[in-house]
Amino acid sequence: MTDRQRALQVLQRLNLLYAGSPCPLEFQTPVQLLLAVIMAAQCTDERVNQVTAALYSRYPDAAAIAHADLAELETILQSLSFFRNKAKNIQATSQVLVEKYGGEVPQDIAQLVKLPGVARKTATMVLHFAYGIDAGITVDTHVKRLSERLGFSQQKDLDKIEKDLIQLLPESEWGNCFVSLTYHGRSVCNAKKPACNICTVADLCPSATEKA
DNA sequence: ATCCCGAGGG
DNA sequence: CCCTCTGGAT
Repeated sequence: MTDRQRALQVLQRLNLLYAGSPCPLEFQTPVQLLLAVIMAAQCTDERVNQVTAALYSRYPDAAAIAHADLAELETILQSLSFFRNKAKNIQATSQVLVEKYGGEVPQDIAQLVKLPGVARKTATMVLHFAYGIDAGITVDTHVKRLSERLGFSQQKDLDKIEKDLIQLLPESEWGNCFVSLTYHGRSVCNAKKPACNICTVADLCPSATEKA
């Protein structure tokens, strides 16, 4: 079996397992999702959900956050990593949404990545979970870890990993790759103690410690 | 390459 | 104590 065939089989199994899974970040509107993803950098989704519950009950939309007191936003975000950056970014992004997009989230990745605190990972997630738009591969912490373990890429640099994945997989699987690897990374293939004994692709994984 | 920067787990 | 958590901007 070639590397390409093995990678495709891994993706097919994971897609079956994770297709249609809901977004782990809680939100009511695309604006709420966008701001939640900004806040999710280097931070667990459970923690973000705790903060957004308080934040959105007080400031439900872009206009409210745009006009909020920054020090108060910092207090609400205090339990998040990089909370000062994130408070500044969700307010600055909210202001742009109000001024340029009528308080809504644009459905275009080129527009999204211009927003403060938003780059490709955030934009890809928002397009997928808010609008059902496939925005292709982005290498986040989960995609990086699983790509190495699964033998998809030996590179360290995120852009090089992405190039390897693009080479390895057909374009039709790029978006699925991002979603499936992140879900599998969260639920089974953890950083510290990967649950290889219950992993559906253990027999295809060169790093598996136990065969299923 | 470095900074931001808190909480939970091992 | 060290590592990890769906990064982004300088």
